[in-house]
Amino acid sequence: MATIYDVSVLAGVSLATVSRVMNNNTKVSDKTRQKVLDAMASLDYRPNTIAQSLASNCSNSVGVLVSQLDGPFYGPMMTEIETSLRSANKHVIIAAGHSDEAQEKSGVEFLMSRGCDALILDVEAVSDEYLIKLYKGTTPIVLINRYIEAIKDCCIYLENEQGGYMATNYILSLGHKDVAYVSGPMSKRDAQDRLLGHKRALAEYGLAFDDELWYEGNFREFGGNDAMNHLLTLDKKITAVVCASDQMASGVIAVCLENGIKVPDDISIIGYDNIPFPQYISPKLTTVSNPINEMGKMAALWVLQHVYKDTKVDVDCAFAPELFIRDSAKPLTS
Amino acid sequence: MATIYDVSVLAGVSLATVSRVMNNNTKVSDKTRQKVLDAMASLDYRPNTIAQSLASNCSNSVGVLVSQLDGPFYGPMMTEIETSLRSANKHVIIAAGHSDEAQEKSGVEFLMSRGCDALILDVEAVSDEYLIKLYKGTTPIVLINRYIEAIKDCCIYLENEQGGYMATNYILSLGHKDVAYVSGPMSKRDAQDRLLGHKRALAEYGLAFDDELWYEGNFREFGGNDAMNHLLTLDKKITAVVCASDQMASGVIAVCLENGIKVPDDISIIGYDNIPFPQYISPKLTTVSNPINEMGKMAALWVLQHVYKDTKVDVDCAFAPELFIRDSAKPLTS
DNA sequence: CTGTTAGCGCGTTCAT
DNA sequence: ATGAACGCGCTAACAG
Repeated sequence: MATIYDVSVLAGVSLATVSRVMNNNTKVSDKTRQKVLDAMASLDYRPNTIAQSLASNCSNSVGVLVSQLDGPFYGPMMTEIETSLRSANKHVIIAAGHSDEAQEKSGVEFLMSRGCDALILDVEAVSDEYLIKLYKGTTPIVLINRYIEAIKDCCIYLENEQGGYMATNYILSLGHKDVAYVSGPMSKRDAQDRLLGHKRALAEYGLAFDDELWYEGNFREFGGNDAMNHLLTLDKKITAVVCASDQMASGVIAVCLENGIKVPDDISIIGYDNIPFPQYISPKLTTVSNPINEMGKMAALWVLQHVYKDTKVDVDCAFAPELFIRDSAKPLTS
Repeated sequence: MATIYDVSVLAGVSLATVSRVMNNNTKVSDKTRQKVLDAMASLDYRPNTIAQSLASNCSNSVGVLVSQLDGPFYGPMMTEIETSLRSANKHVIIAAGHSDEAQEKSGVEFLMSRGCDALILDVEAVSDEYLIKLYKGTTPIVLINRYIEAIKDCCIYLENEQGGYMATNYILSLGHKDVAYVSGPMSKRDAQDRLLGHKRALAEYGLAFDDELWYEGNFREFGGNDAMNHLLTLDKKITAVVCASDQMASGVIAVCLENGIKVPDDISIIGYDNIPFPQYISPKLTTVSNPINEMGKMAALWVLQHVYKDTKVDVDCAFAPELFIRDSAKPLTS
């Protein structure tokens, strides 16, 4: 592999000049620049990024830590991050935290040990204090899907309470009054906020929140299965169920269909997240969007702007959910 | 950040000795080793991986190029790769090729420019020749989901023909004789092979392959929608449809349900891939597995073994599909 | 505008 | 078993 030295010899210039044309910081005369470029071409020269990193103290890499690499969320997010960053010639190193505190911390340690210039974190098990401390360290961090007042300028998050409100508000506007709620695990902030929004909508319609009609799920499909099976054992009238995730909504629908309950004729269902899959099955799921891909892109822009001074784009931190009306919920007719 | 030099001073030894205890290649007396360890601890020393890379000419990073980071496949694969590699203290750099030749090549270039010690590639647009040439280069590569005779020792693939055979064979064993086939795009080898298997099963049962009952889809949900809508316009008897992907099968089922066709009572459906989602909706999808996660893990082991000499695990290259009988297909009753 | 000269932090001979 | 010295490929002052 040709080095910068080989190029300098062939071009008849110094190492520094070659370096200059690569980074075009300083002015170089067109003539010498061309000589260097020619030399590079004929040697098929590729800069050694590792040597560049060592010398410049900048690795051009950003670490991304997510709870899981699979599932319907992180894929779209990673796609946007990778695209945005690569077009700026930065590379992304990935790590998974598996929603476990120790693993999330070890993931952060790992990425920092790799000399990442910045970290994009989607973590849920570590404490606010831990993140605040991290924030004060030397490696810049961006938080996705998490809002911490003290360090809000590095937080990119969805207005979950508002989304929760929108979903339930829509259902209530359809005339439903007996609505069950399948939440995520209350240990997660997202789940708490969505539930808060649900309650707010209920209150606006003068409806009481019925504890019995609330099932704490796990955001996953089988959590939805369990939820609906449980709801069915109750001897209560239920005309709609609001779910805190599309995956759970799908699980709920599956149990309904298996029990001969038609969706949306007999019962209305609404989800949350707007993941791709439930848009293509029957009935098409009505839901509220979680623009995780856009948040990923924003995180990448944040890094480009704050760390690499590469762009002057405005970064927005708060994302608003949006209602997607499809076929799984309809007006109450009785 | 403390450097190896600081440690050597505090421990009262030379740089070389500190380096030795880090890499414990050569023998170091227990006494000095302990001094060094203590010094490291009290300085909270972390080796600079970039400097290590430059000096050792080994970046401890492996590049992974997939067609897309989202979708139901690559997540599980990435999870396994990341887990296996990180436990060996290697990091993974990701890139997406978007099933486009130019983008796949630029992805490979990008990863190589990052000094990756090896590349794990899941590419479909580049030619065999390109890959063979890459194989002969200095950076080791592993191919996932692709079989090229000339370089088969670095190929990790699924026996797609066999899977196609299994799916159709199962359907035929249920007594179906009028079966439609929704394939992937014929430009992809996977799609071709699965179709071949389908035809073999047909032949074994003495059934002719009917061109009219074959729809070339795109592996995606809406491809399944289109397929079933098309099949419905035909005035042909169809008691079962075999799909080359679970996503398409889901799209097919959706259209059936929307048209009042019951699955599996009126029509049997079988998918391919065994992705998570269709396992939780109604009816639960019968399918053939595509152990993409295991293939990812195997690719990681391959790299560990061939590139880092880290393990003595046997690496298997050919993966066999497996039939998962669930609820979307049942015996023909008429 | 261009060349010289130090490092960046660490691995690795080669002596001792 | 340990230390001195060089080099990995490149960037960044500092001169000129």
